Amino acid sequence: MSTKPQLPPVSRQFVSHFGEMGNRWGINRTVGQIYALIFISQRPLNADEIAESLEFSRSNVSMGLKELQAWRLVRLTHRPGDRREYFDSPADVWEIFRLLAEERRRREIEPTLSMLRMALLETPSSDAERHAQERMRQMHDLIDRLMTWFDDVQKLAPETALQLMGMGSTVTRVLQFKDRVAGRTYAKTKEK
Amino acid sequence: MSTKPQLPPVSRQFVSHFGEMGNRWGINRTVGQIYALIFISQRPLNADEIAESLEFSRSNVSMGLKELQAWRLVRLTHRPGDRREYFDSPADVWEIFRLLAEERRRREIEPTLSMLRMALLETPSSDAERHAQERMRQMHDLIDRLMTWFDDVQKLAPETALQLMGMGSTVTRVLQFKDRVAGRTYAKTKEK
DNA sequence: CATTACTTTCAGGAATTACTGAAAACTCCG
DNA sequence: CGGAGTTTTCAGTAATTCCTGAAAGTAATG
Repeated sequence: MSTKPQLPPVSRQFVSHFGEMGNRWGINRTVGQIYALIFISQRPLNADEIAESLEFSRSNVSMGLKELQAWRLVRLTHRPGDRREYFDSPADVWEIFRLLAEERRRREIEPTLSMLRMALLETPSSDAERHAQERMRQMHDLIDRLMTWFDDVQKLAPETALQLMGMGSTVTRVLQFKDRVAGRTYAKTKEK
Repeated sequence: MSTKPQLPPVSRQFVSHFGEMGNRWGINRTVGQIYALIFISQRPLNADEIAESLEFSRSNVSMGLKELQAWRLVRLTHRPGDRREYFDSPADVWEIFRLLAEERRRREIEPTLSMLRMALLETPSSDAERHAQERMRQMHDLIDRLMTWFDDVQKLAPETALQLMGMGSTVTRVLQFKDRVAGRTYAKTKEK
């Protein structure tokens, strides 16, 4: 039956792992697999190639690609003299991470923040409500801060950002020192 | 029929928003709502109170709480002279964020990293496979870096961490300057 | 403008996941 | 031990999501 030149086992495993992961991230399994396949491919792939490799129906692949395009994780290209659409993934992994974060932010974080802001405008009519609002405010502020910070990092050149990450431990040490002299210790940070 | 002192509208909206979000994050809708309810509550709640507020079956609440405990997002407490179990959420939002990140890491990131490490040990038997491995290596390295960095930040006292976030823009500016003198510009970072 | 080569849409069946009520399992007391 | 008060389990059903094949859509080509 199947004398096709199927994926090598290592790639196969990678692809199916991402299927699983997609599942846990609210992205569906087949979309995850399609992306993984495109990600590791040396050259752009067309829908038929994907359908054949993964043994999905052609229409399923079409829907998956549509979704990946909506996430901007996949780019559409053409080859001269070929009518079919080919898809590939940005080459730079940091860029991919950035795209993913940005999209998630747009779809999930922003709506959450604006819901929280709305809620904070209401006048509380009981003690319980007042407390609920205070909790929402705390959550709002944390998310807002994380986002502002992430915005800043996002604007950096990829290698600069990674460098900032690399500084993590250095900056951390400086701030820990400040904590220490301020007499404000926390957790076991200093001990081990 | 329902003359219950239901949730105030603001809380109701918060809860149902988190139901939606839970959905997109692979956590199920009811679990999200249960957590949201506990999060904004002034005092620990027991399972019956939750079931009544959200109009879920008692057993559904029980399963939801079990899951939240597995995520360590919810703590079990008791009140003197009351056999029932009460649940509440850590008060510090940064701590909650940390817990969430840690758990997600344990469940998703670590397995992914070890899958990638396995894959990288295989000897490639074709050019395509060699390329696939190279991509996996890039992904592995990015994730690994992000995690090392996050480890560092995680060890900080909450307010120190937030301070580090606050520094974002400062550190960023320094590094941008370095980029600039190195003649290595990127995106529109400097212009606007 | 008909044909060919492709892509997308969509109704409905298949698979999966969520939820419930009933029953079992604890656990604390007397 | 017996039973009241509570939580958990689980088999079955309800709801949702996924996937497919068939049909319709689109666009380049002769």
